[in-house]
Amino acid sequence: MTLKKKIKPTESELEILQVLWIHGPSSVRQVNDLLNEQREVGYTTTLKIMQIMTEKGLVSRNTENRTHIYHSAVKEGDTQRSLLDSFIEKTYRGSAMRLVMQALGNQKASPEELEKLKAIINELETKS
Amino acid sequence: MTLKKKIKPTESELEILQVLWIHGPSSVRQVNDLLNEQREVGYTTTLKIMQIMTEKGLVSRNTENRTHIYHSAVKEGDTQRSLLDSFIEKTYRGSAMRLVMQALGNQKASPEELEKLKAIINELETKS
DNA sequence: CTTAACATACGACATGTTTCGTAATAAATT
DNA sequence: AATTTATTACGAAACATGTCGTATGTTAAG
Repeated sequence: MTLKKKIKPTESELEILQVLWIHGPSSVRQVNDLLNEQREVGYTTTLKIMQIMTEKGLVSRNTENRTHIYHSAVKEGDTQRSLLDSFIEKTYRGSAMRLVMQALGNQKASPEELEKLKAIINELETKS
Repeated sequence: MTLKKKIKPTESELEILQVLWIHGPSSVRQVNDLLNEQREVGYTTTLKIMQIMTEKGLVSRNTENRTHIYHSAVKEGDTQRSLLDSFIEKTYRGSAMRLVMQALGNQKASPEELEKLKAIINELETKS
């Protein structure tokens, strides 16, 4: 049994992880520039958070060169899973189904996505 | 167009709203007792949070009697919707579908739930 | 009536997160 | 070589949230 510690980045930390997941290993400068395409953040703010993330083990960094290169130390899927589980618990009292219904509610989905969905449902049906 | 302000209760506030949604209008004492079935919380802690929630408009209260009776001022569905939207944005970069897939992933669903799901999917298909 | 139990109000502390200024240092530019 | 620019480190402030102690007032019990 895989003992998985709960990965719970804060909101700012998650923003930074998104950048690393999408763009791969990056310097603070690169991360900060990308963040600033969305909202204004000071450079040292981003730096500080990334330093804290290093302590927490959310990222690791290569310090050989003056400009440190950071890369994510947690998988996107695992992080989402972990956040999702506690979100379902808090907000939907543990019912993943209710969340799914509501998420599909006012949602437009592409035919391909719907096909994938149906495939998943078929699997669930045969498995039960 | 319904201008709906974003309902964003904190974690503790959400816990209290859950109690009010399930049990209906309640006193601080009642809420606190129910919370304490799950975890230890001081009475004045609960009181304070409920007072703040009153200021925020998350609950309203009847102060005619000495023991104030609080009732939720926001609907459960609206609150979930609001929290869900920002969760999808932050965690799944806006893709509700990815969230749905993952939520269904390691999930056991009852036949009835699966039927409902298929119905929703059918609707989505015809609607697109 | 006096005391105990219960309720609200409110301030203060603890903790976690985000923000930024400043210092120290290294590299690049002139 | 001197100056400007880039980078890290770090402390301190600003917020938000949650926690609880204490004061004050009200009702209930003795």
